[in-house]
Amino acid sequence: MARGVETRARILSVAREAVLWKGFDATSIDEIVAGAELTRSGFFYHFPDKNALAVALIDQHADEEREMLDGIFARAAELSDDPLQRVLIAMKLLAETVENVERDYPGCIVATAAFQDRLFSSDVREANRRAVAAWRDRFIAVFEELAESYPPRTSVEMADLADTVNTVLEGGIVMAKALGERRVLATQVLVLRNLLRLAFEPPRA
Amino acid sequence: MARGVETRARILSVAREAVLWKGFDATSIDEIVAGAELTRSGFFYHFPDKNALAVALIDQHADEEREMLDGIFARAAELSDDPLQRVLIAMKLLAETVENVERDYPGCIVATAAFQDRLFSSDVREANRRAVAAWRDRFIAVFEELAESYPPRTSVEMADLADTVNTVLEGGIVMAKALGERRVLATQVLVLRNLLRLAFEPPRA
DNA sequence: TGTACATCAGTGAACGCGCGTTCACTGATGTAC
DNA sequence: TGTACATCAGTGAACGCGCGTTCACTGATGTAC
Repeated sequence: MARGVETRARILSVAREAVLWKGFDATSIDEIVAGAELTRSGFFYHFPDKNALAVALIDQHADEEREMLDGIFARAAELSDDPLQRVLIAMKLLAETVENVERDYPGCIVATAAFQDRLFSSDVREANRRAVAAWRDRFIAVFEELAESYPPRTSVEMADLADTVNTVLEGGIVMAKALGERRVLATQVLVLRNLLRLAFEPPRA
Repeated sequence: MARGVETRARILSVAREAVLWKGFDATSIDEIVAGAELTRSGFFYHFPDKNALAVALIDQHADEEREMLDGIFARAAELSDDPLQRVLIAMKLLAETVENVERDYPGCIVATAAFQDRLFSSDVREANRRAVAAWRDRFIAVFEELAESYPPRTSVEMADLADTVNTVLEGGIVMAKALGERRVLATQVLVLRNLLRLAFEPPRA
């Protein structure tokens, strides 16, 4: 295990916290290195420039989200065999997760990056695109499996519905920030859950 | 009519364009005044500081959106007497509007501001909150009226559903930016339209 | 109608600060023989 | 096992640039008498 690994992790951790609160631009290398207890030039030993930090943050964020979803879907599979119930349980768990994690996650790294698009190198934009596309693919698989046993009650592409999950999450973060009401994010996930139920649940015969 | 009014409008117009593309931080006063053809100090004659520009941009944006919604709802009322049809027509018009306007509106001023929250004065945050709250109130009225004749088929607060409209718009902008696929925004508005139909349309008897 | 003054709508130069980045250097750790 | 060298993981000082903001000034327009 290389010696610098722990330092690099400390830099990423401090940087993420700051970026989520203030945005990438407004987070200076000075304050990152102050928090991580090293010098400016120590930072540049680990990252060639500030763009490389952005790419690392986005990749790390994507990994963590993937693990979070793994956990949620695994738990949902434990709790029910029915595809619709699994999705509904997963959405409920997702709402609880964003509610709890929100204190540490005041904004999504991906969204933050999206709004400073023009400033970033194509590396950063590509990392961001990959992170969102991974979510999309994940939920496409889930909804397509669901649609096999529960044909949707409205004409909608599963790919678009997959994007809706991400849209509500990102939009929910924006709304929560703009309104200064933290609970909006979890509430919106639950609204989406209700709407998804309507979209797949067969009519009571 | 005061002489400086036209200059101020020019500043706002140039600033908006730049802020939507690059974010508020990354838009310098230098480039604004270059585009608006005056000097830096000319800018400070019209705005006491950069925060005041943000407030003006948000307020102007909110006014324009209000007018856009006025137009959409007026047109929907012309086209149908039925409350549900009106909402569905309005959502379709909204999707068309964001699709057409997107070339000039690469991002929402409100969302952009939300992600740089910590940098702004409380004036800016308050302007942002007001703009979002105005949308919420607007759609609460629409959905409550709708619910009177079409009781919702799932338990959901009309206030939360009103937020969902805004959530999908803001989230759709984030997604469109992150994926680099412009059409995502309009598509998501149409997905929401389909889900709203399911939420209010009575079952075919 | 002409003159004196006030306000409007700016100009141009300067300031200081913070930022990302570079560069020469260094002590600690690992590796070869 | 000891020594020579290489690499790792940084340090500390400096640089230059761009940014928001200020300030003394100015010509054009409007107003009072």
